[in-house]
Amino acid sequence: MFSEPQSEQELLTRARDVAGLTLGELGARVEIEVPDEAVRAKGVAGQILEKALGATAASRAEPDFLKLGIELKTIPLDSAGKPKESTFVCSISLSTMADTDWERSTVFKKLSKVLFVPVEAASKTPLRDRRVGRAYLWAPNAEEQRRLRTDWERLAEMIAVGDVERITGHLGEVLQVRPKAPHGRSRRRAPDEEGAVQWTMPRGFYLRPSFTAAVLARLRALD
DNA sequence: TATTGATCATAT
DNA sequence: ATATGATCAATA
Repeated sequence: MFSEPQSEQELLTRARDVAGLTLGELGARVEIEVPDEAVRAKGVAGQILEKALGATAASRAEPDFLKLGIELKTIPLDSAGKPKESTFVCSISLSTMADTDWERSTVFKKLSKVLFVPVEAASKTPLRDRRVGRAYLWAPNAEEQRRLRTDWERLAEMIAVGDVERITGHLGEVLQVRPKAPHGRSRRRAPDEEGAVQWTMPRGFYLRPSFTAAVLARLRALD
């Protein structure tokens, strides 16, 4: 049950088999406690699903399902069935953005194939009682790819030319750059406008909820 | 109240 | 320290 799935079909079947279970129930199966305080439980849904579906070791710059090249993302849904939060994609290496391009980017690789597992997240429902939803396998279509690329290229360019401090969460139609740090004191190297080093807050790429909503709508329609 | 900016936990 | 897993909470 918790071994690495050997095919896409096996992964999808497993994911769909746990649909309907609560985080508390699934957490018990994989020996992960669901904390009472939500603020102390930000990543637990993802951790429970990783373990339950047989993702290979977490905390590595690799796909969750290495053999299949598939990334796992849990996605919190509000009472209307729409994504409640943005989806974190990856942290950004600010100092090497100038040396990469879209096809070689971490965002491109991470999003090439994703298993989305929706999780009920109506704020009135206690975390342990929230149910896992129907999972979908996603690969960006041409249009989604184009929109991601457009945003990525603009944001990457800003970082590369030293304008990282001018980036806000307002930029990007589907992909945005926002802080991603353990606390407010962390700093990362980034190029400044003269190409010298400046220290700034660590950041990551995130998918906007409106984008993941559209993706889920497309996948549901297909199935 | 939707969205941006800040933060929490665990693993290596 | 920095990667993973994200959601909280202040702001507009």
